[in-house]
Amino acid sequence: MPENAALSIARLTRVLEDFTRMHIRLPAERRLSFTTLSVLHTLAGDGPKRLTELAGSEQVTQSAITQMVTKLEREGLVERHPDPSDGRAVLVHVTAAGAAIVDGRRAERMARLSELADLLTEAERAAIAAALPALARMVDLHSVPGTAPGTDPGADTPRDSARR
Amino acid sequence: MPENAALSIARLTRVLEDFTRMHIRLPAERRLSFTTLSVLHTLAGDGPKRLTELAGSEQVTQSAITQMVTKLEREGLVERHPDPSDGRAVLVHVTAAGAAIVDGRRAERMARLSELADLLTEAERAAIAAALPALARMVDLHSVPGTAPGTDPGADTPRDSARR
DNA sequence: GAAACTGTATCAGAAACTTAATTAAGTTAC
DNA sequence: GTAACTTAATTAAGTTTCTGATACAGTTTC
Repeated sequence: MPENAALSIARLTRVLEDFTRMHIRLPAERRLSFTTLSVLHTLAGDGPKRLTELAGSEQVTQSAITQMVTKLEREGLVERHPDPSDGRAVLVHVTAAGAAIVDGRRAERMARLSELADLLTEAERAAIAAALPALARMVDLHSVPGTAPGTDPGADTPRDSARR
Repeated sequence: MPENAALSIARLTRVLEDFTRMHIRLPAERRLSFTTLSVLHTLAGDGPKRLTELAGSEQVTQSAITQMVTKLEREGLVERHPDPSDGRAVLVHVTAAGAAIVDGRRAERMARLSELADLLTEAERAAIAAALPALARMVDLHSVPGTAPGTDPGADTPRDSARR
């Protein structure tokens, strides 16, 4: 294969659309809504966050996060702690039980993806392995636009109250 | 890089988790729910489908699909046509307006992914390009498990009434 | 052609979200 | 230092989208 093969954005977009829709349905356990699981994932991965931060990254209203965190707290999956640096704010921490849910779903995905990877050829597995660092970097560039030079600073604004 | 590098499933899973959560929030237009958009995407990509087929692939109840299709029909995004081969069934077709929504969101994703891809090195873009066929094949293997030999036949059952 | 099965629709209620209004803590201006 | 403003979180009320149960028409089986 040519080393500087042009990357077709159209093809990338299509493949990722399909892959995303498959990936998101992989775990069987679905007692929690998509947004709720995403919050747990964020907290487990990035550590404690304020409600406003969560509202921004999940693209729902602050009110929705408050209600969700209240529910998660009742279920013992997160805890509210005061923010020592700001008396108005609250820091949401994931509990061990909450982290266990994230890990459990990850294990399910790993099991299914492992089955699928077994069906690929060795060359295909190698190609995916070689692409992972670049895919991870795209995620980084998206979430921290200031890191890279020449990035559009306005593209990431947590947008105004999406109604659905 | 070694041509037969082992593919780390753990790393693949992590990268895809992060990528999925980024990708799903890319388009700005969010007048429609996630499930609704997924249905439009399926219809635009695979052609007309029965309500039960949609319920299976989207992992919501048939009741939810009926209500969603009724709403989409009122908005002119899909149409119901009788299934000539079965008097009980209904075939849901996407309209031009519905397809335009799918295309519009795809265009948004392409624009943003294109920006991100521009920030990568040529080698990174080449690595992603080289992995796309393999990623697409994983999606195929997932949705049509009978195609490949040795696949667990029970793994894909549209599961029992996911409650959230 | 009666019984069992399948595909869709309808209805009540639950869950998850929105907007708007409220409380409380921090910041700025004078 | 107090008044006016901003920011963080909550609460209340209403909307949308889902589940679960049921009904009913069309199909298959015998």
